[in-house]
Amino acid sequence: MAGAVTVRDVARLASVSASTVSRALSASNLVAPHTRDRILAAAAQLGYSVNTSARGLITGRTSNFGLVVPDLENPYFASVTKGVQGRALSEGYAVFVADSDEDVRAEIELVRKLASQVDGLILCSPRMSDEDLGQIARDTTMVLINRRLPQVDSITVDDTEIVRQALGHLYALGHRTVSYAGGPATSWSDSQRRNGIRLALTDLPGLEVVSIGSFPPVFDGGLSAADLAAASGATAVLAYNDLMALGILSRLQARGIRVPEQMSVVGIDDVSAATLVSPALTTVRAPLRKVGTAAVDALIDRILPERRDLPPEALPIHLMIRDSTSVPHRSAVPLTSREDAGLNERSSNAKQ
Amino acid sequence: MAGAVTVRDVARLASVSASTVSRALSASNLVAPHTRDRILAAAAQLGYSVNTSARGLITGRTSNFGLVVPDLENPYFASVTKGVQGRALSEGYAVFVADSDEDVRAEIELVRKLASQVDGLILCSPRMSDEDLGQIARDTTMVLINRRLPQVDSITVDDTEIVRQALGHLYALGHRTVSYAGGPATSWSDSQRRNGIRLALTDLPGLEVVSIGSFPPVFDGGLSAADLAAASGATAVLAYNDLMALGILSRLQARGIRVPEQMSVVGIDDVSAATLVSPALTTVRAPLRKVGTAAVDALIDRILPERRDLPPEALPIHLMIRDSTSVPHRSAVPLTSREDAGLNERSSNAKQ
DNA sequence: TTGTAAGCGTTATCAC
DNA sequence: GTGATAACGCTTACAA
Repeated sequence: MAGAVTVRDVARLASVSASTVSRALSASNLVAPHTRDRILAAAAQLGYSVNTSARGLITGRTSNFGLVVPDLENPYFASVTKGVQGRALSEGYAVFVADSDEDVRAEIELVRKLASQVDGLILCSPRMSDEDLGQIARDTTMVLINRRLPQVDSITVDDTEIVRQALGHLYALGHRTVSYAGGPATSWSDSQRRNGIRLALTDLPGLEVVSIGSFPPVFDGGLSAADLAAASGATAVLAYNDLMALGILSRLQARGIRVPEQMSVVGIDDVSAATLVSPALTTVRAPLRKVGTAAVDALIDRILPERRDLPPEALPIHLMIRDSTSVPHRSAVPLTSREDAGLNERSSNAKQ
Repeated sequence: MAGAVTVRDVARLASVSASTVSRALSASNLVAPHTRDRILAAAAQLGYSVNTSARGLITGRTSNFGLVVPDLENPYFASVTKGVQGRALSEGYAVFVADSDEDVRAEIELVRKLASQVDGLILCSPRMSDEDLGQIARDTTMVLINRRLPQVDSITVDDTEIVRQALGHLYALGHRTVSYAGGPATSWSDSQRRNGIRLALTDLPGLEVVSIGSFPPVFDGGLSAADLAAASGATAVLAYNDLMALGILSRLQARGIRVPEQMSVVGIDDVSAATLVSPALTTVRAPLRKVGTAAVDALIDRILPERRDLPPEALPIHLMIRDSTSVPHRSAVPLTSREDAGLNERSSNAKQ
C-alpha cells in the first residue's frame, strides 16, 4: 500500500547494490557502518518500506501470527488478546485476530484460512473436537490456550486449584451445599473444573456440589442458571466464569433473592468487568494477559530452531477472593466441628 | 506454514499447466468446467493452499486489513473490533488487530508498521493529532472511526444527538444542573460532545452543565470524576462513556451517595458491560458492531475502482434510556412551568 | 565489505 | 480454453 519505492531505488540513491541495501535493512552487521548510514538515510528520504510479500516469498516466513478466540466481546478473551498482541508486537510479529463466535465450524474455517499465511497460530479455548484439533496440529505450528493435546504446546491455568480455592473458600464460610453452573459442554476448561470439583470433594468432608447444567459462558447463561441454582437447595453457587456469575447476580436480585445474605456467588477469572459491579464479585483471579504473552513466548520458542518441545505450562493463579458476594452461611460451623444436620432447620426457624 | 505444495505440483497431478491451475483457483470461469473439477480435486488431494506472499507480490494486494484501537479491554472497542473482523472475513479479508494502549506514540508506530502490509487501515478513535493523521492519510488507504478529517472517509455516530437525548432526558426529569465528566482531551468524540452540550443548552432553558474535567475513558476515570461530580452541586452527571459512568456509580455508592435518589447517572454507548450491573445503567446506545461493519464497507468501497469518495457517514443512534440510574429530580417541575429556585430548599427541609 | 545472479510461487500477457 | 514465458521485489549463495 505504501509507496512503490523498491530496494533498487534506495540502492541507486545510495550508490550501492540492491543486495547491500537488503543487508543493511535486515539488521545485518555485514555492512560497513558508513555505507549502512548512507543507505538508511536514502531509505528514509525515499520513504522506503520493505515489501513483505516479496520478503516472505523468499524467506518463507511472514512475521505474522494468528489468534483465534471464541468471542472478542467476552472480556476474558479481550484480555488474552491484548496480552498476545502486545507481546507479539514487541517481538516483531503482527497478529491476525479472528473471532469464531463460539461456533465450531467457523472456528475450523478460520484456522485453516489463517494457517496458510502465518508463522504460527494461537488457539484460545478452541471448541472443536480433539480429532479436528489433532488433524490441524499435524501441519500447523501452534500453541493452545486452555486446552491440552499430546505433542502440542499449551498454556493453561490450574483449573483444579481454582476450583479447590473457590470451594475451599465457601466451605470455610460454612456452606455445605454448593451448586456449580457449568460452561459449554465442549469446553476443556469446564471438564477440568468438574474434575477439580471431584478432587476437592475428598478434602472437604460433608460438602455436596450440585451440577445444575451447562450454559453459554456469558451473562445470559448466568441468567438461565440462576433459577436452577435457587431451586437446587444450595446456599452458594460457583459459576464457570465471571460473566455467568454476573448474570446469576442479576437474576437473583431480580427475583428478590439477596446476595450474599441468602445466596453466595463466586465467579472465576477476575475479568475486568468483575470489579465494575457493586458489590464487587468474589472471584478467583487468572492471569489473563499473562496467558496471552506466555502463548506468544511458547510460539516463538517453537519457531526458533534452538529450543523445542516445551512441557505444557500451567500458569499459577492468584488468590483473589473478595468478600462481597460471598459470606458465611447462616448455619456456619467451625471447620473443626463435624456436620450437624439439625443446624439448618434450627437457624431457619429462629426469628431474627 | 502449510505444505510446500505449489501450483506446479497441482498442475502436474491434473495434467495441466501452472497457469491453468492459477486460473481455476482464482475463481475465474475462464476454465473448462471439466478441467476445473480435475484441478480442484488435485489441489484438495495434495492439500494445496496458495502462497499469499507470492500472490501478493504479483498482484500488489494482500487481502488483509489493519485495525488500530486504543484499548482492546475497553468493551466499546471490543465490539467495534468484532464488527470489523466479522465483516472483513465475510468479504475475504483477514484483519491485523493492534492495540495502542491509549498511547499516541505507539499508535503512530503501529499504523506505520501495519500500513505497509495491508490493503487498507481502519483507525478507531485515533488519539494522534490532525497533523500526524493527515500525513499518514496522504499515502495510506484508510477509514476513520469516531474522527473526521477532510478527504478521509469516516464513520461516526451523531454525538450531538447523543448529548441532546441524554440531556433532554435528564431535563425532562427535572434536573437543572448537570455535570459532564469528559473523556480524553485528545478525543474527537469528546470535543464533539462538548459542542453538543453547547447546542443542547439553547433548547433547554434554565439548564446548566458543569464540566468537571477530562478523564481516562475507563472505570478508573469514573472513580476520579465521581467526587468532583458530587461536589459540583449538580443533581445528575453525564459521563463521556459507560465505563466512566460505572466508575462514577461505584465511587458514589462507596461514599454513601445513593443513585439514583441523590444523584442520577447517565452513560453513553450502551456497551455490553452496561447491563451487567444492577441496577442497569441508563445510557444512550450507539450501534457498536455496526460501526465496525460500516468501516469495512467504506474501506472496500475505497479500494474498489468503481465507487469513491463517499461522504462521511454518521450512523444513527438508538434511544436506549433505562430508568434505573436516572430518576426525576426531587425538585422536578413540569416542563411547561418555569424554574422555581425555592423548590430545592423546601424539599430538602421536608423530613421524609 | 560489496556486487552479481539466481530464484522464491504466483499471476498477467500474449500466443496458440 | 490452455500453455509458455516474463515479471513482481526481495534475499542469499557465491564470487570478487
